Amino acid sequence: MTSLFRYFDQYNILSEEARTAIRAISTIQAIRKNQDLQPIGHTCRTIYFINRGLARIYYFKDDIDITESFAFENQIIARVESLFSGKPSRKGIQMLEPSEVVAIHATSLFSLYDAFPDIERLFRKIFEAGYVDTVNRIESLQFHSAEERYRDLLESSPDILKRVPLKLIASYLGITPVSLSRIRAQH
Amino acid sequence: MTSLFRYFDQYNILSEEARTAIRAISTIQAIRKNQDLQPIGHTCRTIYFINRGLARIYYFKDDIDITESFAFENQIIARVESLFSGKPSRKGIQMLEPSEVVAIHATSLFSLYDAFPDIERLFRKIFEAGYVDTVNRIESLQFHSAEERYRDLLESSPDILKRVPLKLIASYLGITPVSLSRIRAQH
DNA sequence: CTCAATTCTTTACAAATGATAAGAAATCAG
DNA sequence: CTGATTTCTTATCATTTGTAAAGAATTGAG
Repeated sequence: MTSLFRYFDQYNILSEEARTAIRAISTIQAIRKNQDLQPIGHTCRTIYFINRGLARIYYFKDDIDITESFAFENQIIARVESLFSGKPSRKGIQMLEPSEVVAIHATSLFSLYDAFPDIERLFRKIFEAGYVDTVNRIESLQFHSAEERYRDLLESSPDILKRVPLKLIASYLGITPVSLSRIRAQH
Repeated sequence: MTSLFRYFDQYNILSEEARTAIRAISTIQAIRKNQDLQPIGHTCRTIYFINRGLARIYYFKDDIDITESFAFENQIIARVESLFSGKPSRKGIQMLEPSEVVAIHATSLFSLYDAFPDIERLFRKIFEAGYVDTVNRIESLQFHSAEERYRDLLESSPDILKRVPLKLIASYLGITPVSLSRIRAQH
């Protein structure tokens, strides 16, 4: 879990006791390509850190598979709208490559907050950063053209084309695969 | 500041000392209709609670005024992407009605977090709830039709039509005023 | 490797949305 | 109240995006 704690250090450095407490509620899981890490319909009670591989959050709208977000190695992924509301999630998490993740049991994590204010602060800052990313994405979806959104995505994740099928990228951008093909075709 | 603390109680009940500390860094401001509470370009260092009135966060994209979000009485409003990143915001906050707000000085607030874990927890929960709303808005912008987004808005804010000009609602929905007129016209 | 399944592109057409302009309606300043 | 300004609607036309279908390219299972 070295890279997990290196990731944490960016936000808030934990005491050794706090690290031990987090280790005690975390497990390492290997997941095959295309396998669901979390199925649609369950309440989110796990926060994942991606050691190796690539995940997406997805859901269905009118029977069409829509990718809400991607997460790469050294990133956190969780279905926030379920985690913080306690409601079942209509979304699932699927791994797009053979992956290894650290699964942090969220209910246990939250109950560590009283004894370890440093842990509460750490996750506060992690989710504040996630909140900022999400607000910026709103701006992108609200008034940028599909082509702008595509170019912005390539800039922020240059290797995404090599790792993610275009049809998943299309729904992430809020357009159809055909529309994405058109955008790519016009040089 | 009664309604502010009633709002806080929904998330985390504060000790009297904590309340006093928050009162010490907060001021009540009256703002005229259409006046900017915060201009574009400044780094966000204030969190506002709306006692009375109505605000929007806005920015310009290609010289077009775009409303990112609205906030009504008994809600918090802040330019999160600046508040949590420390970067200047390209967005401003404008009041759409004669309003009264409680201005909480954010830098001072954050420095209360060490002495008052209850305050840190309170704002953690408030912003977690804001994060959830924002994630849900992504879903709406990503694959709901403009008409669906309009109907959803009317459902969640039934009085918005009486309080907000349609051109601001249009950009909030990610469409032009002409397009919104069309949607409204078709019954 | 080989064949089947999936993904991607292209084409043609339909639907939704944008841009522009003009007039109607509502709002605001004096 | 009155005239000027702003907002809203309507109409027309252009552009973008969606839908459906077909074929090419790629991927994957055996």
